[in-house]
Order: sequence, then structure tokens, then C-alpha cells
Amino acid sequence: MVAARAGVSTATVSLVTSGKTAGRVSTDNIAKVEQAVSELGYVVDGLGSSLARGRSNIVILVAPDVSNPFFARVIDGVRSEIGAAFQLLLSVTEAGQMPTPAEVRTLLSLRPAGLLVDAPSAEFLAALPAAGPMVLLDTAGVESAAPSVNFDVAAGAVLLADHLAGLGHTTVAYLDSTTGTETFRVRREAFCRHARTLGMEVAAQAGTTIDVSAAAQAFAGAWPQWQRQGVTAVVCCTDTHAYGVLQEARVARLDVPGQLAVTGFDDLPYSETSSPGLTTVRLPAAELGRAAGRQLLRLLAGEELDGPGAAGRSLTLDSELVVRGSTASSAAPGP
Amino acid sequence: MVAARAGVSTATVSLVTSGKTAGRVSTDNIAKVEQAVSELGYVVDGLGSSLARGRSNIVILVAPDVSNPFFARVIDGVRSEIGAAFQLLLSVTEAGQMPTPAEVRTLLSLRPAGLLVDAPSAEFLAALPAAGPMVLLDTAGVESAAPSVNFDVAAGAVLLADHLAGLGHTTVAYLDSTTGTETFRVRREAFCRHARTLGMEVAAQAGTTIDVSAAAQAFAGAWPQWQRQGVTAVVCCTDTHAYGVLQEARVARLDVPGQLAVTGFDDLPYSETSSPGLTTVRLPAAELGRAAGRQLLRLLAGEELDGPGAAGRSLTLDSELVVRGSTASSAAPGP
DNA sequence: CTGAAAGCGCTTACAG
DNA sequence: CTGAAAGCGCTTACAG
Repeated sequence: MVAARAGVSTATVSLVTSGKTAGRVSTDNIAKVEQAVSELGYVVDGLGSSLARGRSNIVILVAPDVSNPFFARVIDGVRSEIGAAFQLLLSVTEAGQMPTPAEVRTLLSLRPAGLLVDAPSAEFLAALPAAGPMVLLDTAGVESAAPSVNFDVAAGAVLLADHLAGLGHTTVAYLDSTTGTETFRVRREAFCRHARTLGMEVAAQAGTTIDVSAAAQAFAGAWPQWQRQGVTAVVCCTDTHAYGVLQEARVARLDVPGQLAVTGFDDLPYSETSSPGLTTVRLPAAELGRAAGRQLLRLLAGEELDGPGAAGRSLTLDSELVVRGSTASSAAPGP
Repeated sequence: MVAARAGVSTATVSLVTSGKTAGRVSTDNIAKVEQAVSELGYVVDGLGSSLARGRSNIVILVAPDVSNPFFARVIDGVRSEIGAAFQLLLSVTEAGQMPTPAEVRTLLSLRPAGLLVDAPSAEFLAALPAAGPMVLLDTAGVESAAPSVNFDVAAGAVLLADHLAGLGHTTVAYLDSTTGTETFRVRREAFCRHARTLGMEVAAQAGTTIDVSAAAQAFAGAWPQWQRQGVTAVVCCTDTHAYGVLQEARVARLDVPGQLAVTGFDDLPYSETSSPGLTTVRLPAAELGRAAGRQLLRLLAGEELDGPGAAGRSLTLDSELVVRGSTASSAAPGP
């Protein structure tokens, strides 16, 4: 070990570089080591260090969809909490897929300090070996004993149904996602259940991937039928789907919200500036990331998550209805 | 080492798990080891293995903007080439930023088998310690001795200028990016130079981040002035910028392409289905990722990249002009 | 073909 | 306060 050439043992160097000098190293030696370290540009080797202490200082974030503006904000939230202490790395899988069991094993063999798992499927969790500290994000609808942070999407769906019913809509369509994530099932079921309670009919459902043009095409295909059924509002399971509907509505020269109201979930930045602005259920993405980061940090510090005074194993973040032009001034629809 | 309980030495087990049995292990022992491995669910520990061989089997992809549909396709390309042999991990930095020198050192201390660096700034490369195998992606305009794969964005810009001149445009505006990436400078300069050669005036330039609504606002602010100057086309440095312009043009009830032609760079999926479809310079993202992955694989195999028959250290992928409705039937603009 | 041994670069009890 | 030593889990010459 090069830095040992600064006149002390490797043990002392190790104590200094890992900051465990409290009452164990003389200030004299600390200074010597620090100088040698900076002279040699020495960096502690992550591999040796990790092997010796049993785990690395990386945190792996596993997610099905890395490139998605919504998820970008989640990542940013995570980074702002744990970035200083740990090296955050994203696992890369086939688009829209969770890692296979084999990939997970490879990941785990790097001995990450912790794991963050976004939007896991039930099968993924079942196949996941009980590894070290782990926090789940956005896992609505999936059972798990692991600590998790979620959005209250069901409450948002209820607010949305109230809003549409209040505007006089009686027949609506629901545009769902075809990715199997449970959160979409929860959104749909909560909305449909409450809508029926309010006397609204959810006339039809369709589903596409989370993609503007796929949603646009699906809407274009379904609209003639929906129109015949008297649909006056389309509730989309994500803002991205809603963008597709708005786009196609424009092509078809439909008046939004006069002839058709459109809503989404997420509140992506674009929803504020689209024309008309999109009424949507705001899901606080960055806060989700931050909360998950904090949970993991607590876990890593050995804190009990469910002890007295703790925030609890399972956190739920409030969602919120943001009303904009895509529903605001809806004309009262006919029967 | 647990698997040694299968009746052989750890050395033999290691030979089997790393697939180096050729003429060194009896088929009898291979079978025994394989059975023990599967019975015990043994996975080679990445840390110990990496430490012993001097490098890990992870490849780190460093990029300034992970969540961007264009980059998602690059990632997918990389994954398809190297995914089987290496664990691909994405470094996570503050949105739009390259990792700091300190972050890079931490990354490097994990001893990645190789590094892939997307859209690096000159400063980043200068600060990068000469590490192991590395391939640069999309590094147009930045000097470096490292192997790289690039788009021929300048050639695409020239095709675009030709196309607009052929349609009769004489005054155009350029909507640039404010992220400092060199590729944007190259796009702009190549376009402006050739446009002037063709007798077109590039009346005005503006810049925003790569964001639909930022671009929309910038266009809304600039349009009155541009209109006075006789601008009949807006050339955008990315499709995302162009979406903002299209959106705002719709709000302002501008006829595209009758009153205003709009173009982009990238050819994102949405450009095909937007209305009108977007004329754009197609940059083959997935192919960029694949080519970079292949280069890195060669480097890791110890191949010389510039030897005879090799593909060369520096690859350039052709860009291509895709003409769609946003320019197709432009009316001849007045003076 | 096989195993005992050294070593990868660190950290952490343990004596002093 | 400090250093010699053991050990983290593997791989790879090296003898046999």
C-alpha cells in the first residue's frame, strides 16, 4: 500500500482514510497520512475495501423504465438523499423489464450496501432472494414485508371521479396501460368503483404502452365507438397517454374540454404548458425518491423502521388533483 | 468456499465456474461441481472474484442525461451488445451534469472492466484519469485520443439546409440547446455555414434546455420578432425542441408548413405520428449504442482497434434526412 | 488432471 | 496511540 510509505502502518492509513481516527490516531500521524494521500493522489480501492468490510458502498436502483421523465425526478430525489454517502448506480435492463433472477444475482454479488426497487411486479419480489437492506418504491397493489414508499393513487382517483361527476359527466372511458404494473390496476379499479358510486358509467376501457403515439392511435381507433356510447371524458392512467389523446383530439377537431374532457396521472412538466393544460392527479415524484432514500439510509444505519418515533415501514405520499383547462369548463353533456 | 464440499479443491471449482475447464478438469469433476453449485445455489462472489482478477465485470455507462427517449435507445443498443458478458450499470449524476472528478474516482475504484462515456464535455475528458478501456459516444466536436463512435451530424445539417433551400425558404431561425454539449455547436455551425452558402439567411438564434415547454415558450417569445424578419422556417437542434414549436404554432394558429416549416434532429418515435409529422435528421441511436458496445468488447478482448482489417478507432454513423409533413408542402415564401 | 499456496487491496480485532 | 497479523472470497501460477 503506497500511502504506507508516509511513515506509518497500513492500519493507521486505513483508520485515517475511513475517518475512524477518534481517539485512535495522533493528530501528528493524521496530518502525515493526509499529506501522503494527497501527494500520491491515493483513492481507497473500492474492491478491496468492500471485500474486507463485507459490503460495497454502492446502492443499486432497479427500475423497469429508466428513461421516462417521471422516473427521472424519482432518481433525482433518491440522489439528493443518498448521493453523498453512497454511489448510486442504475441497473439497466431491457426496456420495460425488471431484471431476471440471474441478473439480480449478479447485481447482488456486487454486495451493494442497499437496494432500491421501483415498481416491482409480484413475481419479481417473489424471486428476489432475501438480500440486505431494501426499500420498495411505487409498489401500490403488491404485497411485501419490505419497507416501501408509495403514492396514494387510489385517493387521487377518487378525487378525479368526484371532479368529473361534479362537472356533469355521466359516461366516461378509461385509457389504461398495458405494462403489468400494479399501480395501474389500483388506479383503474379505484376510479371505476368510485365513479359507479357516483352514478357515472365507465363505458369502455382500452390499454396501450406508455407512449404518446400508441395512445393516440388507440384513442383514434376507439373514439367512434365511444362517441356512440355517449362518452364525454377520457380518463388516462398517465399523462403520457393523455398527451396522445389530446393530440388525436386536435387532429379530429374535437373541442377539449367542450366535447371531450381529458385527464391524466403524474403531472409531468409538460402538462402545465400543453394546450389546453392537462387536468391530472399529481404524484410527487421527487418526494418519492427522497423518502425512499431516507428510509434506506435509516435501514443502513441500523435503525428500526417500526420502533417508536420512527416513520414506519410503509410510507404513503398524498396525491393531489390539479385542475386545468382539459376539464375546467366542460359543457354539460347530453344523455 | 461452500462448493468445495463437493469433493474437490476450491481451485477446481473456480476453474469450472469460470469456464476454464478446457483440458484442465476431468468431465467427472466438472459434473460433480456443477451439481454442487446448483444444489447450493452458489453464485460466484463478484467482489472476491474481481479483486483476484484485478477488475470487475461491470461496465459503467456515464451520461449527462439518462432520462431522455433518445438516450434510452442508445442504452438499449449498448445492452444488446455487451449485456451478456458484462453487467451494465448507469452512473447517476445530477440531471444534465457529468460526474465530478471525485465521483469519477469513486466509480473507477470499482474497477469497471470498461467505461462508456456519452456526450462528454472537453473538461470532463481532460479531468478523466487515464483509466482502462473506454469508448466515447456522441462526442462530436470534442478532441480525444480515445476510441469513439459518432453521428455525422454535420452532414445531416447540410442535407437539411439543402432541403429547406430547395423548398424556397430564404430566411430561417435556429432554435438551439443551452446544454453545452459540443454536438449542438456542430449542428448549428454546419447548418448555418451551409445555409449561407445557399443564400439563405439565418435570421435569429435562440436556445433552451431540451424540454418541450421551454422550447414552446422560447418560440412564443421570439416569434413576433422572427415574423417581422420574414422567417418561414424554424430549424430545431432536437426533435424535442421542435415539439415545443409545433405546439406553440398550433396555439398561435400558424399553418405548418404553409406559414412556417419546422424541423428537428433525432427522429424520436413521436416525430412520425405528430401532426404534422416532423421533418428531421435521423440519428441512429440504437446503432450508436451497439457500435460503442462492440468497440468496447474489442478493446476488452485486447484487440487493436487500428490494426489492419479493424474498424478503426473512430467510427462515424451516417445521419439521414427524413422528410415529413412539417416541411413537405411548403408554400413559396415571400421576400 | 489436481490441490496447496500465494496474493488481490483493504479492514479490523488484538497485542503491545 | 500503533503495528503485525488474520481474513474477506476468489483466481492463478506452480508443483505434483
